Amino acid sequence: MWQCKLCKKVVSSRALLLKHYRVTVGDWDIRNDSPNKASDNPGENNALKLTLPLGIPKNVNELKAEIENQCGVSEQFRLQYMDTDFNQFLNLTSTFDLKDMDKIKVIKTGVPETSTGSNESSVSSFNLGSPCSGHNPDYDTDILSSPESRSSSSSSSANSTLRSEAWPLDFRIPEFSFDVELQLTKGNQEFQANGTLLTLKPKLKSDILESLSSEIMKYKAYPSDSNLSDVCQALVVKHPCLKEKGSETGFSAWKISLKYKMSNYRGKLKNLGCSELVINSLKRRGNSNVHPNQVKKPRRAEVNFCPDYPAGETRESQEEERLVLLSEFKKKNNDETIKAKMAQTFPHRRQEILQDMPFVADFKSRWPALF
DNA sequence: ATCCCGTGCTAATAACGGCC
DNA sequence: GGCCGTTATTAGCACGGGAT
Repeated sequence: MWQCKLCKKVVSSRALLLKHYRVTVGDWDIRNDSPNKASDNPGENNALKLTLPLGIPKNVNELKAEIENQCGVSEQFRLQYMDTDFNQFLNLTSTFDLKDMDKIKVIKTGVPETSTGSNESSVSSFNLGSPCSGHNPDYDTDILSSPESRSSSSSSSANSTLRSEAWPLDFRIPEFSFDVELQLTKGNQEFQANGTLLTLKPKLKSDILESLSSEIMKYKAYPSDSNLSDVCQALVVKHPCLKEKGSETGFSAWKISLKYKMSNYRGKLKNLGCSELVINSLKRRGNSNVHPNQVKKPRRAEVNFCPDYPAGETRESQEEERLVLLSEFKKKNNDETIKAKMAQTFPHRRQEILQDMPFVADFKSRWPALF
């Protein structure tokens, strides 16, 4: 028997010894702190060692929670990590970028927890993708903040297209409905007992595909081939009775079915008015020369590519907000209001960029606060 | 620079099963 | 039997990358 020196867990073999990760958390950035909070701030060059007994968290939120717990950070903050390619701190959008002994920079944003502001405005500058989209640090926070930390408006059902997570390292198979779980439990027991694979009834398969597609949609509308492999592999690992005979991977047919399902699911959501998908509709484009393969998809690591307008908001109402924002922008010492307005109009900006494809000069004149 | 092939997308539609 | 929803298939299109 072996005992872990850090967490004291006892495991049966040396190979099972838990791997612990240590990350240096330091270089507190006080840029966005108000002067009266400076005393709370450890200041620059203050570094702590962060031990992660369960390994690198799956997402940035879990990592932030660890930092809050272990380092006692009470305010909102975003994270940067030391990138070895560029040898400088870059914004941390996924814990996939982290490895053991890495160095993380905590940048306090000083934005209240209830504000939608920084989240969405930061995404807007991240998503613009034009050479003129200067990275404005004042609006920059973690784009992967948890849904719970969003305001009531952004967590409403109508705003459910706002994504909060990057594609996970280990895809979590969702809990299926009771009857599906019942059949799978029985199937798995049967498989454990005598290796019998489950005979899939169409309804069962349909239910499974429906749940999986819904879960995938939380991360991506257009999962890649490897994404689909991740999902199917996770499925047959969790429910071995669903493996396929004669398939090298054990999930080839699942992958094809899931691909069809995602295509049909996109069509379904498009009919329901999901902006991210409507934008790729041929019908929407009318007689334009744009073809279906020219699909607007999020680039790598982008989230909230094309959010719907929040409940109760329309293009017109957000356009009015933009005009208010323009006048607020002319006032001095008005950062907080501008931040809030920028956050509120984030869906409008994204829709404008994606649907209208404005010239950069026009866009800059319409949204000067972004630059 | 051009050609060819694989890939991935939408839209339309066939095939199938469940329900009334 | 007809309707409806879901899954699977096909057509058509252009892009990207490798070969020439």
